[in-house]
Amino acid sequence: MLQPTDVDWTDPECPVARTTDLVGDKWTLLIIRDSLDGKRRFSEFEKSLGVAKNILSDRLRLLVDRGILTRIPNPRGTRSEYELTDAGRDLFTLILSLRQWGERNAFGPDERHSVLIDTSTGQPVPQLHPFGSGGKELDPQEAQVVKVGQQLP
Amino acid sequence: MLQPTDVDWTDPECPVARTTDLVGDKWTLLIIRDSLDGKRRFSEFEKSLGVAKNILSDRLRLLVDRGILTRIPNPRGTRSEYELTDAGRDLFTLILSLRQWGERNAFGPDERHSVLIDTSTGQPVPQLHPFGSGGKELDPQEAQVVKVGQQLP
DNA sequence: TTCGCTTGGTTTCGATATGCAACCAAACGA
DNA sequence: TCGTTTGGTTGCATATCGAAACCAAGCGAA
Repeated sequence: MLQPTDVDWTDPECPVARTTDLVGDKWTLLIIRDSLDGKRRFSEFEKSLGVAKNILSDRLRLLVDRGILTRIPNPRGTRSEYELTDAGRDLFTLILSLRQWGERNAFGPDERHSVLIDTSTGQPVPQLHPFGSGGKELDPQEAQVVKVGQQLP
Repeated sequence: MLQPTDVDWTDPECPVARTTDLVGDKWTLLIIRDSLDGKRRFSEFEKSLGVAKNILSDRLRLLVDRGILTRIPNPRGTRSEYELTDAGRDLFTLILSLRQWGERNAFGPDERHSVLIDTSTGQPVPQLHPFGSGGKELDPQEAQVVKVGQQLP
């Protein structure tokens, strides 16, 4: 499990809330997007994001502290690199769902946007779909949160 | 498409960035979580989230403005309700991916958390998986972002 | 019908976070 | 060797957040 120092959870029992506490910030999510895209250096993130250096510095520190990135110091001194941990790479599904929702809902029919390609085939990556336990597609109203210690009615 | 007034996009061509601009905020995401869970009233959100009223008021206004929620005024005066639009319900996959990443990465082995149940079977909702265009599971390093107007190398 | 309570906010104000710009040391590169 | 790039830190003005007070409209019970 992640071992971040001093997070006090907004809603400790809810996995959605714990995730938003850890990575639910615009710059954090975009740093993860770039990391998944292969970027590793401070300057690469800075150029890609256009974020202020102090904010980038802060977010990288938090991401390392939270076990999403590893800082790999350059043996010759400064200029370390930042690499995703397993937990960080596991955010791929989340970033993909951000991307696909945006593609479906945040662009006009005439607006172009970047696309994610499966490099083994050159084809676009297919849509994610939630499935129910029976294997059929799952709608939100067919799912229910069960709190810890609670029995189904 | 969503028609929010006056968003100026952090990175206009990137669907991930557009989505984070629209919903990439902790309280916004938790309001959507609660909406998907059936909550509709100001007081329900307030009680569930423990958020300051002015912030909740602001986020609800933004969500309505951005086409994620519809405000349904109470004909008898105040106390309107907030209902997800189609674009809002389409965030189910995103919230589910937040939940599942949190379940995998943000809890110790001995920590309990709420779980999402498929009500038609009573079983937990299965994990989301990204698939490549060939139908096999897709790893992050097998996917590549292609910017608009760019050809594959 | 009146009176107290609840709801759904808005306002105020101090604390916190953000972002721009300047600065800087180390390393790189010509 | 000397100027440039990198990877930051610091200072400061501004914007955002959040706790608390306030408030008007409904509601509920007497």
